[in-house]
Amino acid sequence: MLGTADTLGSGPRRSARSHAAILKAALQVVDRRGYANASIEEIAAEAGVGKQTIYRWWPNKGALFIEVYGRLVPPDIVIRDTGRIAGDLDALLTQLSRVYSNTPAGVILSGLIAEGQTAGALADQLREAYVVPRRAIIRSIFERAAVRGEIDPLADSDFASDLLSGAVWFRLLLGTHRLDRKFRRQLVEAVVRGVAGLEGSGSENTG
Amino acid sequence: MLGTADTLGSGPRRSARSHAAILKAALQVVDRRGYANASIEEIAAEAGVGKQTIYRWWPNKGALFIEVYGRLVPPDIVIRDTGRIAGDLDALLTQLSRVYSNTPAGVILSGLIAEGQTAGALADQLREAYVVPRRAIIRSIFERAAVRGEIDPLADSDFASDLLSGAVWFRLLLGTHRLDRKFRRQLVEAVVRGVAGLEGSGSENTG
Amino acid sequence: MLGTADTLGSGPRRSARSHAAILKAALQVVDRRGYANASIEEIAAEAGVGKQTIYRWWPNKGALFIEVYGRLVPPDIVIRDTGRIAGDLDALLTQLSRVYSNTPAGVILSGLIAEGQTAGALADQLREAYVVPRRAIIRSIFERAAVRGEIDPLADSDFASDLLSGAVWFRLLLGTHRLDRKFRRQLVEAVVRGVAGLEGSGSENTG
Amino acid sequence: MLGTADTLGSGPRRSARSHAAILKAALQVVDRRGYANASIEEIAAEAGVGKQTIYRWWPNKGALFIEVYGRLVPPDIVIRDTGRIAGDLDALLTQLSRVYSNTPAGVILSGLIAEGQTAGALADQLREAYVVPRRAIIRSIFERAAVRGEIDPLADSDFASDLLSGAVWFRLLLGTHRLDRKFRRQLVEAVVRGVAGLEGSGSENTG
DNA sequence: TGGTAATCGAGACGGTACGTCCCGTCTTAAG
DNA sequence: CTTAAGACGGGACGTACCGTCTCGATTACCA
Repeated sequence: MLGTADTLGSGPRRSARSHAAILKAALQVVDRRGYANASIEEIAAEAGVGKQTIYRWWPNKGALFIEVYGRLVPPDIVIRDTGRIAGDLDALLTQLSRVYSNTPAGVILSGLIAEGQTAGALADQLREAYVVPRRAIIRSIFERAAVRGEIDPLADSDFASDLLSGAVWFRLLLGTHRLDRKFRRQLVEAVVRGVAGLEGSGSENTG
Repeated sequence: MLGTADTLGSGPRRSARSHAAILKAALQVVDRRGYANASIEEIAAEAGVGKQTIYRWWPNKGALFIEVYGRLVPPDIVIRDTGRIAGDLDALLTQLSRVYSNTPAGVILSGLIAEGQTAGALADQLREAYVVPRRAIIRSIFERAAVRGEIDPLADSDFASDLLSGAVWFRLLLGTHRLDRKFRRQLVEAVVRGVAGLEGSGSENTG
Repeated sequence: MLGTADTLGSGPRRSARSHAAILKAALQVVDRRGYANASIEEIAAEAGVGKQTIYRWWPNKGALFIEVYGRLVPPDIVIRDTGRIAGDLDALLTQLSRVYSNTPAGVILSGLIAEGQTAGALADQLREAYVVPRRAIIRSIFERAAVRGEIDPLADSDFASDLLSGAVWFRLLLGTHRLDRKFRRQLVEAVVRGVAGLEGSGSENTG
Repeated sequence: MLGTADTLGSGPRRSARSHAAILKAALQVVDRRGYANASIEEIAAEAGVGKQTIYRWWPNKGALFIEVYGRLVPPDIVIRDTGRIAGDLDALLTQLSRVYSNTPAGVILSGLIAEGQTAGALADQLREAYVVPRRAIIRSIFERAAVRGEIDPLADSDFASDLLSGAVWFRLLLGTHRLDRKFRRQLVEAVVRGVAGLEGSGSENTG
């Protein structure tokens, strides 16, 4: 994986200082200029680093921002067990809202997706970095609910995950940049009733 | 609106030949290179047109591609009345699938969204060109269903529209570039049960 | 020839202002940094011009400096007739001394020669720009002297020219950067006696 | 002098293997790429040596190539006594021709001269390495001829040396890369008659 | 005979410049 | 007044080398 320290050879090793400075600078620049206008040149200057040091470790802008994105939205967030599927999903949405409202994660993600339409390799990395972990989280929420007997154990959690992710994107990238309480309630209900098959919405517990 | 024939003044008027050639060239170039790498320079050359002729009629790349997108996904598609909400939605999804599979509409849309994150004006035009007409279509489908007594007349069709749009994007931009029968059935059911409040899925009629 | 205005086509013409500014800047930069360290980047900046504008009109640094050199050492200097071959040659040397002492002509020429060792095309241009006109000047001096009956009409003026040029270079590039009176007298005598075949040196008239 | 074995310290001494490999690689690279494009990076790689090992022993490219040049054109060539000044000079020219035709000595020398125009220290080293020994050779030839009574003992051998060197350069760097028999005869005659003051040329013995 | 200190290969580092692409503006001559 | 053509000042690209630096391994003197 890119961004990991290498261990072999006798020469000098990767500079941790530079690595960190580049990630930080990338974040600042994308926040200031947007994804398409975030130039490697400016990131390097802001990090106090030669351009080559960026190109040495990341093949292109997309790869760099995949790593930046992964630091903003860590793929291993664990959602605490609220005892109800609706509560768990709402907790996830709240957490996502925090990240997307306070960081350029949305700007980065949409830039990566756009770039991924043409660059096939990037699209794969993106799926690995975004879709897979998100689906894993939803799967574990669904499994807890199934064990509890709250929902049908055969409910398609992957579809639920994509439905959730898509709706959140749509909201963040094209509409208001907030996931407010009403939206969260509607979305949780749509998933719970529309995918998990539950009849009562359970949204009274939410928020 | 941009892209419409003008009428006043002395001297020659806007060249319809050039206008058409530019839109066609833009489509070819974005298909060949992707959104970010589609340059005005190449579009002009491909259209056999001076660069200035493009800049005269569209303020920037985004505005040009808003128009291109509008030709690919006309905002006024009317969905025939199948007599069931599930059938209407499925018909819409089928139609969308056709467009996104056979044209660079998805490439353009994702590029526009990414650009819109930073360029506020573009985001507004994009909402106008994409969100508003899509919601109108779904609203009319929901209204027909309410008149029929099939669903609750108070169901939030705008939310349903965004849920649908988001799920379709997610599928097209990050996953398989096909909206297959299973996906369509799941999505229609999620909307019908999760938003419109219907109990029986109605998916037996679908596809 | 490079550096000459073109005449065909309907578009914009070469900017005379930029052309002049580039030549002037090139001269200043080569004077400040030497030939090898004179970068196109700095010349462009100093001229207030885009780099592309330089690359559009000259294929490389060598071609640019061939033109710069040609302006410093115009190939068509005419030496006034002093009535004696020794006087004519001395006048030429005096004139060369002035140019090489007051301008970076020597710096440029040595840079061009070094570059020409590898770039064959440049070597050809260099010969055309330097050797040919110099030989023409010496030939006319020799012809005047032969008409006068001062020297053998069969004397090899081309060899004389190369002998002169070589000696001047050697002096300017490796030794003192002055062509002093003694040197001029020695060199004129060497040419007059050693190539033109004259016995009396005639150097009494010189200086 | 640089490039000479060192003597003090406790650790390992300069690696003779590396030293030789660097000089050999420098020669190959300058032959392949020319002086300006001969990079320390490529020389190090070709020699199988770390860049630092080059920078440890030579302060810059010029210093390295001064040494390379000195190996190609050893400053202590002794010209056998042919019994005639013309013969001695012709023998020297023949020897020079061999070196400059079969090695990149000319490429290196012109590169060094160009670089020396700006780098003062290099110019001094260059004079030491090139002008001084060449003048010494010519001086000894002139002295033999004076002892023999062939020429005026007051003839300026340094000027003769520079005249010769300059003419040879001119021929090698700007013209044909050969010093042919006719050229050698003309040059020897110019020196013998034009500087040494001899009347009969003596060129019948030459070649 | 085991420290110890300079050398070696390798190559990462902060930089400068390269030559190219494209931006959005401007200029020209033709219609 | 529009058009095709394309030059212009400018910004960024991704690459090549610069000269310095750090790393672990090797070597050869000196205690």
